[in-house]
Amino acid sequence: MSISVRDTLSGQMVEVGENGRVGVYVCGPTVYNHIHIGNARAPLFWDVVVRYLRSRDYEVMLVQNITDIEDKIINKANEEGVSWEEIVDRYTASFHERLEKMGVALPDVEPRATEHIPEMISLIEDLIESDHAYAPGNGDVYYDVRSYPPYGALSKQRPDEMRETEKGTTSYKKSPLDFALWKASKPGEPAWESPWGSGRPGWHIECSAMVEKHLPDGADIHGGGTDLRFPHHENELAQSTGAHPDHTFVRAWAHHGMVNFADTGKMAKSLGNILDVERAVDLHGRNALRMWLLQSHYSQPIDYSEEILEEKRRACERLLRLSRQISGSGTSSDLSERLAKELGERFDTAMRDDFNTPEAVAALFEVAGRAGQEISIHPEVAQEFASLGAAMEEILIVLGFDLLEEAEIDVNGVRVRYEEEPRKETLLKVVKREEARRKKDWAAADRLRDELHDEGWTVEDTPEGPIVSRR
RNA sequence: GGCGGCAUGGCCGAGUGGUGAGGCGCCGGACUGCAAAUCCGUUAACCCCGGUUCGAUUCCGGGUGCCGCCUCCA
Repeated sequence: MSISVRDTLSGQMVEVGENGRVGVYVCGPTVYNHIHIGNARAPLFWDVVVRYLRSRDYEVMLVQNITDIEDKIINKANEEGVSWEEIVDRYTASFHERLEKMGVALPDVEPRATEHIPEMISLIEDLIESDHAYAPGNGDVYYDVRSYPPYGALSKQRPDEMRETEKGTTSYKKSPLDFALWKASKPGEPAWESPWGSGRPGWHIECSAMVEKHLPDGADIHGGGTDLRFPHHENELAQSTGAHPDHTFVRAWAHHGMVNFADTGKMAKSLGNILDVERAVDLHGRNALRMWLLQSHYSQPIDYSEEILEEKRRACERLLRLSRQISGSGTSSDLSERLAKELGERFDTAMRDDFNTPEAVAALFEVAGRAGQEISIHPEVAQEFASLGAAMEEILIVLGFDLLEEAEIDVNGVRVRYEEEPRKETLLKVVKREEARRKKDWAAADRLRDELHDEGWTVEDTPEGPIVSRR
């Protein structure tokens, strides 16, 4: 069984993984700042893809680079008066922390630009030899865009129709569209020795070099944001196929949509309207964040607002509750078997069809709804959904949700349940309220519930005792 | 100016040439001391104008609107 991916170069569905192996390359961050929720979309989405493929026994290689040498890093270091290495270390660590908060596993390989200088130099040499690049003698090396006729195919633009910005006019370039493969270093800047003198690599060349090195058979899928289509990916493509025309570089390009604020539009570091991932997770939780991203297709832009995330949190909770309720079942009824089978098939079909996560999630809701319906009519059958419970859990884990096991504690004969353990005072208040309820002292009970509410907790009463959760 | 994408019910958001996903919300009901949660029921959409077709939200053409890219950007 193979996976279909909508390739943004050809516009066609491309089959991937026929041989049971899938190599994915995703453009990672330039580490000069904390990542915002727009940056989070790629790692989170590809994390789900990889989890899914592995669950179906594909041999997956996920490569996500870290750009650790770039103008913005150097500028930031100069601003702060620290070394560029310090900036890189700080924001790489920050990136990793945020991935962990979102429950995103690290890629199999996380290559860094500065660890691939020799590979990049070798690639540039190949380009010069094949007349796709030139060294005008000032220490720079440029890609000769006009030497590569297909240039523009990925971004669907024709070079002669592109706006020729004269920004930073470099007389050394043959054409304004030509871009730097290697930049001569100025005094005090980080530099590496090369055949063209001391300098550092251009931005695009690192990905070309690292794809070739870590995915020697070519990338089955190359991911990144739509904003990278041009110039970054266009240039990567020109570099790699220019240098090695007989080698497959990428089979399918998959570009994800931008994250916008529902009210103010696109978020970008350069616009200053960013929301740090750490804050987003603190605000809404990892599950809401994932549900939000998964309920729209990766290729589409998506809006962020606190209201939207709150909605996702609720939706997610409903699913997790039912899953938890039935996952302790001892047996499996016919209905359970049928629903489990249907869920598995629908989920699979959706994911294989260009990773249609909204459809996949819808299957989950629908099946859950039917089980819940049955349980509400015949409460006793809640114990007969072992197979569906297992199927749901498996999928929820593939989607990267935190299942948040419910814990319980017995205090003075009152059984209190919770996902997140409350402080002792809170717990005692909950118990006190339950005792008031048993005495039918509704006034006291309501007062205590209000107090708990103000302290950030919600209490739900059930015949088996109260459940406390974060408001 | 050039190129690309998208327009679906109150909101989010899949999909399809003909039986109108899914989520959130609203409303009514069951349950509950009251809530909450859960369940039941209800509500409601395919931007506009042409064309193709027995039939289009789905295909084609035109229009309008929004977004992205063309410069660093996930």
